[in-house]
Amino acid sequence: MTRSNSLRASRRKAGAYTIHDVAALAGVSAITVSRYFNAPEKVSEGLREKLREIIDRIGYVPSQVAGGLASGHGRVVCAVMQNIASSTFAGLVKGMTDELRASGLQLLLANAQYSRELEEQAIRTFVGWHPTALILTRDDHTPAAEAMLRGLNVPIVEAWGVAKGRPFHQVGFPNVETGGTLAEHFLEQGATRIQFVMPSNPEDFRAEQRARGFAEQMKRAGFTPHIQVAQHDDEFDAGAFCIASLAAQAKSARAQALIFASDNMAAGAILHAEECGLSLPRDCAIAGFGDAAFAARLKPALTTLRPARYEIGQQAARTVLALLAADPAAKVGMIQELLPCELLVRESSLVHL
Amino acid sequence: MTRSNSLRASRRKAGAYTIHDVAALAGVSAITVSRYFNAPEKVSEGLREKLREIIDRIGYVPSQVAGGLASGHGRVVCAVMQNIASSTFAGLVKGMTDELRASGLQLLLANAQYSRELEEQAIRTFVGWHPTALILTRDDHTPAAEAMLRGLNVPIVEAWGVAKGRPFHQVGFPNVETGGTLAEHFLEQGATRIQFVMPSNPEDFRAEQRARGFAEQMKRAGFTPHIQVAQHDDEFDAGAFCIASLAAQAKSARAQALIFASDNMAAGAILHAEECGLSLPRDCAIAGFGDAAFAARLKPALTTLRPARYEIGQQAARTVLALLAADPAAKVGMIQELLPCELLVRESSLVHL
DNA sequence: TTGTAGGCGTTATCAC
DNA sequence: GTGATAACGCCTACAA
Repeated sequence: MTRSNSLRASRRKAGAYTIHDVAALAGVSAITVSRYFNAPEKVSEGLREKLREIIDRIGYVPSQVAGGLASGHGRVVCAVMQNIASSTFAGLVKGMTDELRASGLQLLLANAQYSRELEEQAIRTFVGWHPTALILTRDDHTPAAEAMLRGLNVPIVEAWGVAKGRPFHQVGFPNVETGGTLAEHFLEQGATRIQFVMPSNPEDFRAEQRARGFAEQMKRAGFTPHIQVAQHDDEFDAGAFCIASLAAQAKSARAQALIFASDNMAAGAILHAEECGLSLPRDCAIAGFGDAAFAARLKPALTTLRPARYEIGQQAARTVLALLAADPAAKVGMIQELLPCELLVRESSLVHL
Repeated sequence: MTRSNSLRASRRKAGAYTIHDVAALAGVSAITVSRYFNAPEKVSEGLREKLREIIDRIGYVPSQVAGGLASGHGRVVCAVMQNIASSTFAGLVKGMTDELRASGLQLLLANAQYSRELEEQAIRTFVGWHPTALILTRDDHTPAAEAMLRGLNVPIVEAWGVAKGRPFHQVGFPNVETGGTLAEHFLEQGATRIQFVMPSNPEDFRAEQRARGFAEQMKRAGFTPHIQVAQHDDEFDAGAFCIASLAAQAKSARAQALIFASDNMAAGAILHAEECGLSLPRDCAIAGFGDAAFAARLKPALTTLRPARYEIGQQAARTVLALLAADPAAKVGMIQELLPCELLVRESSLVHL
């Protein structure tokens, strides 16, 4: 593409002021303008005033790119989400941005759609941005990703799930165990035929982890875990179909409790139960995951687990800030912040034997 | 290494390889390595192989920061959201990231929480990143922000709402009008006592815009618009309270239709109606906004408007890419892409006079 | 408090 | 096809 026919063409972007323009207008050197932004107290009162006026007038904004290159440390925190469109990650992102706002750090986001390979790709891209810190949302990276991460000399925080023995800081809760929590909740009530319902879309590895936790707990209690995979892509449909199948079974064969991998599926079941001639929780106890906004309002109100989404995002950002502020000499070990994933017991999970 | 001839400590970040390291290992000059990444066809086959091996081995990743500075064009698209935690913006973000992924552009996100001032601040920060393009999600910026935008010589797209006479490209739908659409839907059915219910939190200016559209339509039809502001911060509670108040009124005084500013509020009303002794839509017709996942599953199923969230994000990104690819000489006018905000008529809005 | 020199890692330009 | 050189806009180190 024919770009420039100018002879001594400057590579400068047209129209963008630089620190030198400001300096020239103020009759000072560039470094003074730099100080005005980075260490105002080192600039005399009068000059500060003058610079402020000029900067406001021409609308100069310092280049983060040049600054980052020169100083060797950018002002970006990079975060890889697994599914940006879900409320889970929305909560995380909000927690992070809220916490980072005051620090002047920018959040650079990528979406990995629960794929390890996409995550690796995102990490690779991020490395090129010289991130100030990295926030990830899984703990099982590809070997290549893990290698890049070890090579990076910046704070790395894994947010959401926590697991033992990881070489990075972590903020969240033990995701696998939450599956056991729900199993336990029903076992305590004397239920024995308990079923875990997975979404048809196998991409969400977190649901699988919970299913694993469920299975372990069931085995520990001496029962065979029954895990079912939904037939419908739409989560509400999946739940509705599930409860309809249950209604079609002989009462003695029915599951006494259904643990859905998400509140959406559970809601599908609850909202459809009446049409199937079922009364919940009498005919079947129900639990979900995620504490969706509607969970408490369903009839019956849905028992579910509430992961501290926003708080995890916030704490991940705080951990990053703390690590950045910390004396690099003071080698801290790996931080592991546990945030609650609370079991909210509501009407839907009352077992009727 | 050629660079250590300086007496001073290198400002280089420890451990990070540079293009020169790769070049030295391969016995070529830095520019060749640069070409390997940016124009591989200009590098001989053998060299390419050799470079690939070295790069893989040491895990070199080019610095986006340095590259952006040198080339004058970064690889970031900056987007300012109004409420990252809402499904609306989650959909937008997903649409944008999906569309941008292949292009090698990174999405830099900020959250303005429906505040003009925070938006201005975000734009100011973004300007420092030399964005390749900017995506905004409102069309009423502060004067300072507007000035910065005009000064920026990059594609700017306003996504979500569209309005006439704006100096930027737009993708979305006329938000104000959607309020009228719902009014019309009820007026057509012969309802006259129609009420619009706003959330208690006044930060969402979009709800206000829809309320305005509602009011205009009502006046046009010769009726006094009745707009009510919810008393509860929680949207479900607000809706529930609303329907309870309605139940307490004499039948002749009751609104015949309630237009809630969000599906959450509408759901609160629907889920609570039975407890109030009401049967919907017989006792009151209901409509919401947003087409939440649960909307179609409520009993009665909720009539609502479905903004094309994902598609708007996607189209905003596509518009950006198209503008970037376009010959800058070919001065295109302002693009305005209209995407549907469809009225989904379901059971809840059947008016019983 | 202010200024000078040089470098951060890459790419544009032009030469070979 | 490959290389030398000089930017890009700012900041660190050191000097005055």
